[in-house]
Amino acid sequence: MDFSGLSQGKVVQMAQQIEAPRRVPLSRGRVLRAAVALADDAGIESLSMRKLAEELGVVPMALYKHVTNKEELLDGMIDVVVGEIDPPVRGTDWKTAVRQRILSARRALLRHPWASRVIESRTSATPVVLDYMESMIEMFRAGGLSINLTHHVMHTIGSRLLGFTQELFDDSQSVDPEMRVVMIREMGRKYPYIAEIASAASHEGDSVVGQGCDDQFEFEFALDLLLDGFESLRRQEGTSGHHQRRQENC
Amino acid sequence: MDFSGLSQGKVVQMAQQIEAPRRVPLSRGRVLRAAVALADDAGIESLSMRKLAEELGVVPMALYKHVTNKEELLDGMIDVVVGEIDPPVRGTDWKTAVRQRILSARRALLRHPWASRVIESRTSATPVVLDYMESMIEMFRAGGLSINLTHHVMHTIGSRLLGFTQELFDDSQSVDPEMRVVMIREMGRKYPYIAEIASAASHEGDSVVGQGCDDQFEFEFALDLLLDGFESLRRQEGTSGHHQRRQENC
DNA sequence: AGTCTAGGTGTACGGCATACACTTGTCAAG
DNA sequence: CTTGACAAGTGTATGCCGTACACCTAGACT
Repeated sequence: MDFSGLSQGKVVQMAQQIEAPRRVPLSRGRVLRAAVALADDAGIESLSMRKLAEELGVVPMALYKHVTNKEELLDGMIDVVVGEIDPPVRGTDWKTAVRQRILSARRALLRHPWASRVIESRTSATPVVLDYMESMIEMFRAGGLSINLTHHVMHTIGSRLLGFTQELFDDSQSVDPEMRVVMIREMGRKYPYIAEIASAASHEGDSVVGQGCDDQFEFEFALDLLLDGFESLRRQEGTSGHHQRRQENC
Repeated sequence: MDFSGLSQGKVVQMAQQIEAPRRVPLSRGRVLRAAVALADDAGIESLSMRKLAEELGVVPMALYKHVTNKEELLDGMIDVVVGEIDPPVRGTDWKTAVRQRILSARRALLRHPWASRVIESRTSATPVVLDYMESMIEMFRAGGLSINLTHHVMHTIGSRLLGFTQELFDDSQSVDPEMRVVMIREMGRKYPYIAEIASAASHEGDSVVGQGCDDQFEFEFALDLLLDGFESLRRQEGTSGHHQRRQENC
């Protein structure tokens, strides 16, 4: 063979690629996927930058060229998990579509048992999470639910079935209303449905002070929905046979 | 004054009590209360054994004479929070009683925002938490709900409204059924209602392998309850005025 | 050929939980 | 009054952790 046209460096690189291709370069994606795998295997509490680096055959500080710190690593890991949730199915009624999507989300969270806890510990949502919420809202709106009802519904399923933060708009805690309107309009470009709800919530705020929405009301909304459901099941229990598998769509 | 009857040590001690009474002895309760206060003020992520010790004017290792490790400290902190939940109100229908109790629990969790996350990270329940669940189950049973329905209901409110672990009986994961029955009977002495549900769940397990209960079923139970509720609210929306404050008991 | 830059390295620091060996304060029994 | 045992608090040390900072190195572009 004739290597005369290649620099010394190129030769070394080719040899490495053939006999020891271990210098696959790191990338944010590779780091995140490795982190998810490590958390799946060893548990989230034993995921450390050091262990992760070792897993990747690299020195700990190398990771910081791809994620700014561990918090951001966790955010990215959530994005990976949320990315595994199937897109909405088309061509059915909203209820079936929502049901299937939430079951898909559940499957993703079951595959990564650490995920729900990590999601809850995050303080602000990433674009990936916002995309997911946006498309979820879209399903309800397309199903004919009003803005207000959709808002309550998102709180109900959000904090209960997925653990998604209800504090979405609370970062505007000490921001004056004008600033708030601007932020919402800005957001509306990428997330029109979210913005729609946010802006509806910031009007109508008569009793509420400066807050985006009334958490207490949202909580009681979900609570009463459940209690009413329990009550009607209790009434059914007396009449039908007591093996009350539900008669649902599936 | 005549100190002749007192030893030198006693005199010193009295002087300390008068002019510098800072040697109030530690106790498990004092440690736990200080930990709760510190977590409330500084956030759970900045609660460390070192900071806690400093807060109490003591060296870190002193804490280990009162809690065996940090995990147990967190368990104890949960107990403090759960201990703040009001006992059930008597003399109303079950729905009102449950509603008030859950709202009381919510108030406790709002006072200690770190608590829900910590509760979810616990793997097994303390006696205090079991007591709380026991009394909760009692309310439903007294209200006329069947064992099965109560079971589903506890899962629904447990994992959604309080974050209480649904894995209660999963520590019996790799335990043979006989052992399981013994454990349940043992438990039944202190927690008859919990045991009742646990034993009902471990019979009827035809499709389920060795598991105490079918998590997937519990999840879908809650999901469908909510979706049905959403659907009926959507239908109402068309008819009544769109400011749908609910007509609830309160 | 020279410079720029992205990616990887090495060292170091302060904070963490906690093991282990120790002192000290308290009190009951001899 | 002494003793000695036991509970409570101390001091020191180990091995983890996240990450700041200075450095190197190889390829890309001028």
